[in-house]
Amino acid sequence: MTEYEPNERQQELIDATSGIHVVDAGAGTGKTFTITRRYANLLEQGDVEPEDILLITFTNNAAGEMKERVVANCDYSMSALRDAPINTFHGYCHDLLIRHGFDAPTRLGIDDRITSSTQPLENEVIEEDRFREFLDQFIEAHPEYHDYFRTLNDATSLLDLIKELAAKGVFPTDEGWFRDGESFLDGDYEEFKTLFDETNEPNEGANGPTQSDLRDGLSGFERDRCYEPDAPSENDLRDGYPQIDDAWASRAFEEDRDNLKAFVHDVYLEYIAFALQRNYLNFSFLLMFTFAMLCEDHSLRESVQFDHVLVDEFQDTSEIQFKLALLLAGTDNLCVVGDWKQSIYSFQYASVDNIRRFEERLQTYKRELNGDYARVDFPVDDVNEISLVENYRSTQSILDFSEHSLTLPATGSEEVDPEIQDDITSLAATTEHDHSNIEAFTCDDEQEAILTRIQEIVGNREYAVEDDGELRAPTYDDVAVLTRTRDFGRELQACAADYGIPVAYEGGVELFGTEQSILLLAWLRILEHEDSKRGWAVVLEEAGYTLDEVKHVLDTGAYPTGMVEFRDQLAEAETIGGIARRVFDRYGFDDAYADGLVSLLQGTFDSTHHNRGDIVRFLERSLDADATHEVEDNPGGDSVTVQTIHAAKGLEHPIVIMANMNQHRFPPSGGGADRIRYEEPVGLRQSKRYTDAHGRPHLYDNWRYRILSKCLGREYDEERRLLYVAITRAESHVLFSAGESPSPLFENLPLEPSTVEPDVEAAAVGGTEQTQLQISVPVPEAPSGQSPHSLMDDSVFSDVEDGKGMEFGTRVHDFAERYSMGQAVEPTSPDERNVQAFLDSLPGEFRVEENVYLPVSVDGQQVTISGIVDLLHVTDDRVEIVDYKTDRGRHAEAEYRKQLSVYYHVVRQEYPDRRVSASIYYTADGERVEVDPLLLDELGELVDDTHEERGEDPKIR
DNA sequence: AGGCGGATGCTTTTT
DNA sequence: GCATCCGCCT
Repeated sequence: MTEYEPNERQQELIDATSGIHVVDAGAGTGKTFTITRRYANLLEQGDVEPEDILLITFTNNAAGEMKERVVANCDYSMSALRDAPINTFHGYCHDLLIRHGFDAPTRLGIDDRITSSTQPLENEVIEEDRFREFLDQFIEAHPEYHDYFRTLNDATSLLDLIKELAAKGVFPTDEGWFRDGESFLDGDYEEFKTLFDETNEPNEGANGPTQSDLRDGLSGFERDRCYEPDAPSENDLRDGYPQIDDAWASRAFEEDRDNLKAFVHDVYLEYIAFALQRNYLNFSFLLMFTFAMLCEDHSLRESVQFDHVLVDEFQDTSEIQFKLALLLAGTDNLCVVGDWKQSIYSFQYASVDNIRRFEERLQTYKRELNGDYARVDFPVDDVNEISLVENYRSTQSILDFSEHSLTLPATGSEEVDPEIQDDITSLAATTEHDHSNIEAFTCDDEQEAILTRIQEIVGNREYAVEDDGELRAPTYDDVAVLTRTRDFGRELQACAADYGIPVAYEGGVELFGTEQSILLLAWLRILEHEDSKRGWAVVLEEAGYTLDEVKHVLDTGAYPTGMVEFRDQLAEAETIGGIARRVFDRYGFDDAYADGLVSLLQGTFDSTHHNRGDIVRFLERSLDADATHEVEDNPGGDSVTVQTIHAAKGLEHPIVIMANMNQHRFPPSGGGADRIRYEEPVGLRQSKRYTDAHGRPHLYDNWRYRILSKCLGREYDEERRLLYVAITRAESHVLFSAGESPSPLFENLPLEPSTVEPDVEAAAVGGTEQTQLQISVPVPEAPSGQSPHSLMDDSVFSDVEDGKGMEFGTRVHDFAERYSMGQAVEPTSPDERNVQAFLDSLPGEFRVEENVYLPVSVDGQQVTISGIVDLLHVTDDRVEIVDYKTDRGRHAEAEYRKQLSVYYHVVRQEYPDRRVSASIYYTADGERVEVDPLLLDELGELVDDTHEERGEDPKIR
């Protein structure tokens, strides 16, 4: 885009070097381009230097990108801009606190200081851990608040409340609340009354008015509830018709909340003190202290103020960030850029009204901030609005269609305020072609349908995409599947892998649920002794031991020597990074997940003193919390992108498939069951209260809250905006997909959905450089798993184990593994010398200890058999599977055949163009015996049998 | 239109 | 644990 000249509107913004501007920068309108040009232009205004301009971005990445693009547009070099204030709010506030804010806590009456060693705590799981620790001692110290703790579901809901209040600019002080914070907690009755009246407005019926939504919603008022004695009966409450009596508005709103406020205040204040004592700040507190400092220290504020303030992605800012921007602006050179239609971060306390009601808020905040001192010392009544309307991404059909999404009812009964239309600035396409297909389709098996459609689209000129003005047939790379929730995308990824369709999942993944993480956790537990059996069980099972064998080893404590040696080596590693690396090396994990874990653990634990127990807890809790982490796991090559809508924001794709538009999935249902919560405009409330009202202690429902919440309703606006974001990612084509029960968002699309017959063709896997052999990754929890060993009849081994035994076998396997990986190991037994000679005789490449997964269908149920191939010998035209056996005799061969057959079928899928064979290598006499594999069906039957015998399957994990 | 009971499923993610 | 939505009944 940099090579183009700005369009008229863009130029207007670039030239607007003074005054207040609010820029409506719709999707794909060249926002970053314009901002960087404007920044460069400011620098050319003679006396303006980089340090005079504050440029705020949403992410660190964006800040970096801005710097690069500014450099490309002006005479400054990257090094000259290194210290320029181009930063996120959090990054800038952190700098400011380090420079000037060590005593900022005193502004809240807290007698502690920020120090140069105070760290921002970035990891959510760790913060929750600390918060729990804090809360435990708080409860101990405050028996007067015990009843409040009884109402809480969990500790984190209080932490969330604190963060939410901080994002609104509500802070506690030693004497009460900072500035006018308490008024937020009390709420605003006038505003509430307006909502009440709206909800209580009678509806239009065919013959005259019918009851209001409020009256309707309050039917069943007493069903499944137990209120305190002062609650009205349903008959009292719904006495009026078609509306309920007006008097209920104030009766419900007015409530003595002094104790509740005191409770929240004390938790809040003491947690801040706790964090300072423990030398950390969370993201919210960074902004809070900066705000308090800038508010109270007038000379400091004036000394740091900027001549120009420019805020990007303004639709994602919180209220306190808006106010910070005002405090940091020394003049009325204030420019905010954003698109309210793309505001999708309310769960991060973004407030869409910052941009939608910019002027109104500007006035209000100025008034608030100037209550006792002229902090905002410039006029705010002249606001210039600029709309960027030329879109450089999508066709006109897509742009036009996208507007529908903002008014689609998201539930069966919802009515959308049609006035939203007035706030939409329509965009104008600049593409040469408009050949867009906009379609909807359903299918009971949605995953398969999507894959079918993808195969129909790739290479199909009807879905041509634009490339430098030319139309060409699409490739996998051109297609992106977007989803509302992460899980669907992850399932689709697994399903695509079944068919060999190349898919790259982009965005946060459940890093702690991976095999890598689970094995690391197991070894750490082994090192910790306390939980070592849990660790050994995982490690042994991974090594192919059956459950019975594992149990035996655990009972006798006779752990395989190779493993014990490895444990002792591990114990010598000094850092968690070192431990992790050794574990991953042992298992041959050399992938993005392993790298991600190492860097995450090093970043989290190496800077502070933690013992391994802490790390074990961290891994456990992260697994528990389904914590996700960004992992660069691009398989490379031509592949379909799968990501959440949030992850896709700011990106573009030639073809977008908006998937999983199903009931309860998009929009999702549920959420927000916290008993103590803050909601505008009613303030701080509790939905349940623990008292002994009826003479018996109980968690009583709060009848007032019940009425209030009916007036607040659920907002689906953000869900519509999410759909809008998804559609506007598309350059050429958009498809919508739903399964068995489509959501209203899907049904209300102005499209006629077609029904897709799933017909996915298995595609040959392109690359051979996969790290794991697998036909399918087992979906955790759902399908049951078995190891090939459990297919075998154990009785034939009873005499084999005699004499040499399992430990010997493990040692020989260990030797074979190391030797074939090129490690310097010496054979210590005749068996090992045989193995050495055997390996030396093979000319091809080795793949060692590969995990394999084979899904087998049994009675319509998917069962996954997993195991480890000792050795794959790969040459140009052949692949040989070798399994080492230390048996002295040959009588178990029939049983081994089953095991090797499993490996055979997996390997054949992986190498469709080579001849695959399977053989057993008997280490005792150095003889190799080729095995004739069983058919897949025959294996399925075997699984069937073991099912019935054992009753239950061992789970993999 | 309104009342009632049962089924249903429970985010998103950056700082 | 909970709110919400759907469908059936009156």
